[in-house]
Amino acid sequence: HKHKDKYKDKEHKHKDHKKDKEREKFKHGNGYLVLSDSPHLEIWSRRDQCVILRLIGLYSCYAECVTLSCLLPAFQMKSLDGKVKKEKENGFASPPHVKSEPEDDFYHSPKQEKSLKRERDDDNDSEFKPKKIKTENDKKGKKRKREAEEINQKKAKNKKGEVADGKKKAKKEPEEKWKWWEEERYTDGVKWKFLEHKGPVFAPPYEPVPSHVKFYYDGKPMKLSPQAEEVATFFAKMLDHEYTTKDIFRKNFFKDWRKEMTSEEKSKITDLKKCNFSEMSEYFKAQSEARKAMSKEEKLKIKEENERILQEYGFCIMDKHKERIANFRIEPPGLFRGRGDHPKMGMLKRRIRPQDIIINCSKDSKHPEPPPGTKWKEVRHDNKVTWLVSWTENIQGSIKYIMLNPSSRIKGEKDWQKYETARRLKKCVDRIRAQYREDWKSKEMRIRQRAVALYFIDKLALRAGNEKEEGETADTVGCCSLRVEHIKLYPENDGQEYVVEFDFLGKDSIRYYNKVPVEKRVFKNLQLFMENKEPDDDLFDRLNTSILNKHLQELMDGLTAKVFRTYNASITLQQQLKELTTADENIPAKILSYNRANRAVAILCNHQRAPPKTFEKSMQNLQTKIDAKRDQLSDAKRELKSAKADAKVRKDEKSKKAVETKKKAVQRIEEQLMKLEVQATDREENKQIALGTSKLNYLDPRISVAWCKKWGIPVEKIYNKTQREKFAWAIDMADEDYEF
DNA sequence: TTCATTACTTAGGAACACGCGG
DNA sequence: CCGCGTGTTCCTAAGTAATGAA
Repeated sequence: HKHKDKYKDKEHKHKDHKKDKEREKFKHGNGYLVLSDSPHLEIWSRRDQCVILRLIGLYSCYAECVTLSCLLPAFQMKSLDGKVKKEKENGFASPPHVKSEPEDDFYHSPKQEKSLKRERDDDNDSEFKPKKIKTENDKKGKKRKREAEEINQKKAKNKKGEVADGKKKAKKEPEEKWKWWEEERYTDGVKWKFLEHKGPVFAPPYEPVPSHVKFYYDGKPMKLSPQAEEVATFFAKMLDHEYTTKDIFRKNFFKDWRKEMTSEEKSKITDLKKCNFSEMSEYFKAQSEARKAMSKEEKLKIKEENERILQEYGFCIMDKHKERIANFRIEPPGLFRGRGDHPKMGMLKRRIRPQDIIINCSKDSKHPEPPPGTKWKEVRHDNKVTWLVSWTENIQGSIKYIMLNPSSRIKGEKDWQKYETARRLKKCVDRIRAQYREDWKSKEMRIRQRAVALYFIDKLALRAGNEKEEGETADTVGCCSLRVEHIKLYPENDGQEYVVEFDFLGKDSIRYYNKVPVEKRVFKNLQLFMENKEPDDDLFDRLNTSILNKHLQELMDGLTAKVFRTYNASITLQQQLKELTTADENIPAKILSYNRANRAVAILCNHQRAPPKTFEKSMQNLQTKIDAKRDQLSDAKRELKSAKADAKVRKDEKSKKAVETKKKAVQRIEEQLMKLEVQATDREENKQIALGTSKLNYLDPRISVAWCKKWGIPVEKIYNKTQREKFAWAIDMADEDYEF
């Protein structure tokens, strides 16, 4: 497919160029037939019968019509000049309206400079603010620096106070209380001014297996060279996995393994089937058992060592603040296992050495030292990027990075900005929808395809679907890369008209299956797109993500295909929460409602998971618990009854008290039962759905925080510790009437 | 302008830790 | 107190989209 696209693009380029030349000729009366000469529209025909339209005005553009049926309306347009105007308004004149929006903000925001918080909100709206503000940037920079210094001073104070105050206070406060969201942001592409870190932690070196653990080839024990042995252990460790039985996996592994062998080994070991790794495999199993059975002291020791490494390598200083690093450990060598049907599964992922590593830090920082006797590949000082360390991985040749934790300023700001963009989309989504509906009728194929694809992205929250290189990765698609074979059209299905059935593998080879009724126009268009195509042809052959995103960029500043996913996810959560939450319910029931709203989003975004292996069992366990609780409840009720009867007869204080106690017991048990039942429902509904992904990446956390505040639900019930760290900005700034 | 490269976000599953009930 | 199951954290693959070089 990629190949085909390349071909097409070249063709386009060629044509565009030609068109200009032809127009020149036309201007000079070089033998072209003028079909229209209205002030809004030029229509002229080439010798090859193609008709070229040119709309004139601010947004002048060319369109090529290749069929006669397109020509007829064009003539009609000519005769009715008014209609031409109308067409123009609908089709091409709208972008200026959209474009003016951010400019409005731009003129407003400087006036709001004084209020820090307000101004920042707007800052998000106009990220591309021109360099005019440069002087202000400087100010901002200084401000940032000043504030950072203040905090540093506080730190110093705290340190002094440590002796008296005790460690807790001094250690925790400065970092946890830094509210970066109340400070100015860099606006000129600079990501930081100061960055210092200790570099990565390398994978532990290979430890050869003891000599009594043998590898057998063709039934005979064979001592392997350390390099070959290491790769063999990678395979041995995976022996239980299903994919060591897969052909591609075995083939790739064997090929890469042989590369590590000595020539002697290479000549001996020629067939993977004759290799016996079982002793190695047993050895590793025994080792992991031993690790589990370790004494508390030993475990504690390991834990402490890990903590020490975390303290040393797990943090960096960025702009005077200590920030947590996400993945400071280099990926250890092993066998690559891509997801789905990956053509490269089983290949050897090589060990990363210091000479593979690029370090990024600021010039005036203390550079990290490479391990003794080694060198870094490079030390650079690029403050336009956020990564600290990078290296090139050998499977796909892509670059891997060490970056900061989601709780860091640099990630948090970006996350916040993402939701602000989605909120801006909310303001103009109606117009964009109206426009793509209009575009379904366009005379141009590429515009119709673009409009239909955008409709899918909006309605079904599909991913954009970049092209991928064939044979390098699993065959998965997104919207723009859908192929004819991935959809089926039903003029009628189960009593619904114009149903489209989607069935394809998306990101991570997760299946997307959905049957959706669509509008008639969309349906007809799809039929048109599929005409005369093979199943493996692109559905949208005149579209790719870059064309689509370029178009979206014109509709709204900062708009790309993925913004629709964020927008639709967040707006769905907000609307579902409104719908599902009832005031008189207790907290567990409200949380069930929240989870249900979350679930609606996860379903929309197709976030699936493999049903947990223990699912059935744990469901049964829960049911047993519920049954037991029911019994307990009826017992308690019976006791209450008899206590009441008793109280009626005796009429003394003691028996009255007993009634009260029993009543409370019944109430308590009822509540517990209710809780269990809610839990069961929640779990059942969640069998194949993963909530985490949407919660972490798509749902504006301020919606959840506002919901918690509104209904008096502790935010801890919705977000765990890590999530609260990531969303600290939202927890701090959203109040109960926050509207997405 | 185009294409490849680079940077950064999103994703599911495995490993791990920890709390709860027996 | 222990074992088990679950929630959390880690891991890194696989996307999207911006950037940069030709």
